Amino acid sequence: MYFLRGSINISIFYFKPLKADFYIFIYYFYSNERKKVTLEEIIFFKDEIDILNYIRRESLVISDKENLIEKKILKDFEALLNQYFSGDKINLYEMINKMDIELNLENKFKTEFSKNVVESLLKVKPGDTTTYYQIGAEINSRAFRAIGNVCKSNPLPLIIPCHRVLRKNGEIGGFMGKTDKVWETDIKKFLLKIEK
DNA sequence: ACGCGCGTTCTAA
DNA sequence: TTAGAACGCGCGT
Repeated sequence: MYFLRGSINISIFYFKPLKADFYIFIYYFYSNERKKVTLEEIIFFKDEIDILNYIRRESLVISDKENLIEKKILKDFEALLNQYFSGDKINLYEMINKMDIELNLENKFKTEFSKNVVESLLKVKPGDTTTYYQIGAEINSRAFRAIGNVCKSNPLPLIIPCHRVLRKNGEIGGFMGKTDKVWETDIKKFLLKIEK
């Protein structure tokens, strides 16, 4: 699915993973020169109606461009996520690094603090969990809530595994913090379950 | 249940 | 642009 956002040449792609009951919506750039997809943002949606409403609200317009390489990369990405959601222990960050997909994290996390948080997050492997406190210890900071805020502003959930961060006392903690708290937390639980 | 701490974002000059 | 207030996926008590 190819849309454009305003005059900016950003595209979107969405699909429903086979083994999940939510939709994955992705903003991305495709570079014709480098033949690579850069992931900009991953958003979860409850259903397709919500996506269509979102598309209307954000004034995204359908584009007629169609590039086979781009399509292939996106299909591979979809297949990877399907494999992940089916319960295979996959380190999405490492796998994506082997594909023609870029994350451009330098542009997404600009402050020293958020860079440290992300670096620490990427060390947490599928099946493992950490805590906001532990991350703080690792980056030498006691700004636990601020660490949560970095996770909240994480544009690439799943890949940067904020869902593996729990509260120190074992409670699940929040996830994404955008729309529906219960629904979002359920996704966090679901992700932890399939990784176990 | 409350106060606190702290990076980031919002708001009002 | 700049200070300061408000905000949060938390922690300790």
